Amino acid sequence: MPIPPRLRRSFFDRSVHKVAPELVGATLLIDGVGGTIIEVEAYHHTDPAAHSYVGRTERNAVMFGPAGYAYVYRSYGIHWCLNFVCEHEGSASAVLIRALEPTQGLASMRRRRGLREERALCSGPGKLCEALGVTHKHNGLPLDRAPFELRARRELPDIVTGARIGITKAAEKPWRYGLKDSKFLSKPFKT
DNA sequence: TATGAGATCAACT
DNA sequence: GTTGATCTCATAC
Repeated sequence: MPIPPRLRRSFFDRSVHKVAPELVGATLLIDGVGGTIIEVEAYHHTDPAAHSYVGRTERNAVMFGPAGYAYVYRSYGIHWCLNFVCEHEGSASAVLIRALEPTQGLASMRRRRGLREERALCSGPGKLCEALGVTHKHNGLPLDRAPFELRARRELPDIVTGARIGITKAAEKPWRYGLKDSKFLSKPFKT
C-alpha cells in the first residue's frame, strides 16, 4: 500500500469550510508522533468566534499570513491549541485540530501525558498538543516541512457536523466536523 | 452522569 | 478586573 501524498500548501489555500471537513481522516505527525485527525473546527475571520475577527494582534498574526502554517496559542492560561492557517482571498481563517486517533509514537504520548488509556491521549485540543509536544515554538512553522508531516486520507470517511465546543459567540454555527462514532472524539456529536 | 473549582496567561474592557 | 476555541479532579446525584 503506497503512502498517501503529503498535504501541500495549495490544500490549505481554499475556503476554511472546504478544508476543515477534508482534514478529518488525514494523518498528522509531529516528529513522527501522532495519528489520524478525528475532529476539527473551522474559524473564518467573519465569524465572531474567530481570534482573527477583531483584526490582527500579536497573538493571531500568523492567521493573517499565508496558508499552510501552524497557529498555536495558549488556551485558558494552561494549554496550547493547534490550528492550521487557511488563508484564502485574504480571509485570515484557521482550522482548530481538536482530536486525533493515536497511531504513531504511543510511548512518547503516554510519557508526555502520563500513563493513560489510549482514547484519552488526544481527545481534545489541549490534550493533543501535550501528547504531540506542541508549544509556542511551533507557532508560525510551515506544515509541509519537518517537524510536521501531514498526509491526505485514503478514503472518504463518514463525517458528522455539529456546534463548536466551548464558545459563546456564534455558538449555533455547525462548523465542528468529526469522524462518525469514533471513540476518540473530544465529545460525542448530537444526533 | 453531572456540575463546580482551580490552574494561569494574554487580550481586551 | 474579566473572559476565554481547556482539562483534571473532587463532590453530588
